[in-house]
Amino acid sequence: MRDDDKYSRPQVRAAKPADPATPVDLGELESYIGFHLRVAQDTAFRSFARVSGLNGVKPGRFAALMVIAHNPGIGQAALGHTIARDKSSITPLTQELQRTGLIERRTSVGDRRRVELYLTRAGEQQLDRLRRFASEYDARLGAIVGAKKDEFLDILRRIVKEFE
Amino acid sequence: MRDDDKYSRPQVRAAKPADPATPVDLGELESYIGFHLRVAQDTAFRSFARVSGLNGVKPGRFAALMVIAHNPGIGQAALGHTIARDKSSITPLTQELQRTGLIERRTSVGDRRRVELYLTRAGEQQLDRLRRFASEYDARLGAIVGAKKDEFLDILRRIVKEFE
DNA sequence: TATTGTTATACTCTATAACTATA
DNA sequence: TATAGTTATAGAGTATAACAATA
Repeated sequence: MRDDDKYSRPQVRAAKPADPATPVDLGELESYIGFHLRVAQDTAFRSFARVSGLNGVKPGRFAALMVIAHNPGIGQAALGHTIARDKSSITPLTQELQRTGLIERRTSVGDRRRVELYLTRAGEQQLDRLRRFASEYDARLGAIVGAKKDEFLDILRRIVKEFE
Repeated sequence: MRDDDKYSRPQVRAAKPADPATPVDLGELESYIGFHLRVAQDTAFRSFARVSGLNGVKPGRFAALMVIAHNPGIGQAALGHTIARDKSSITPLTQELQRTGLIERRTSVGDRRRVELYLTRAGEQQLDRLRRFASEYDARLGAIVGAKKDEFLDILRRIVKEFE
């Protein structure tokens, strides 16, 4: 049995029918940039996650692999800073990538506190596969954004600057 | 002790220094729309979450409260559909909002399977407070997007249509 | 049979704080 | 003292599947 409310009756308005086709009023949400930004990102990312997940790599790992690929020997602190995550979140992430054979972790010779991160051959191959998916996916975004791509990216970069 | 790799030595490249000021190469990520969309949304949302959290309401709850406010009597299935969440995620969400006194849940008279959702007085007041914060926050986004707001929102809506 | 909501369960992602080792 | 990384722990958020009640 459901635990219904035994609270004082509120001022009742007409209830909406359950029909899923019934349009739902979003109120001011409809004009909020932040709301649409969130919904668009959430929708697009889930779609990408489905695809990249098929390759056996969790969606959030793609960016990490890319950063390591382009910055061989990068430390975990710098990686975390780059993808905006705490170092305590980076440790399990890199351990998983190591466990699945995509990266190698080596203690720095010069500074034995540091762990240097490198892609393995398997990691490079996996990244190549992911890159192809990412390209297709981003091409779909590009088709929507159209000729204004640079302007669109510029707005997104300025949003990061404003709120970081 | 750290569990270092005893794997075959890889082809070693020059390691990056640990200096956090060292610029990190993002590679193709830099030109990916999806990447910037994700980073911008993540950054802006965290900022909003800090603010709305101060009001004792979890960030993801704002949209739900808004939808309920504008659609009194809406059912949980319709709410879930609107904010793109499974019904099993909606139950704990609405139970929490009920527990904290922001909404009321009543079994529909006409269809006793349904739970109708209504804001309480306290919920309306809380939503008013949140709305003010959201307006300020969205004004900052609006300042960045500038005169192209409609065009920008249109792109975001089309992204949702493309990937949903 | 289909739908609405609930529950059990599990998984991802994340951060804070306390810790070790190194510098 | 400061920094790099680790670990313990916790919390938010989410989904799948099986379920009960109702339609």
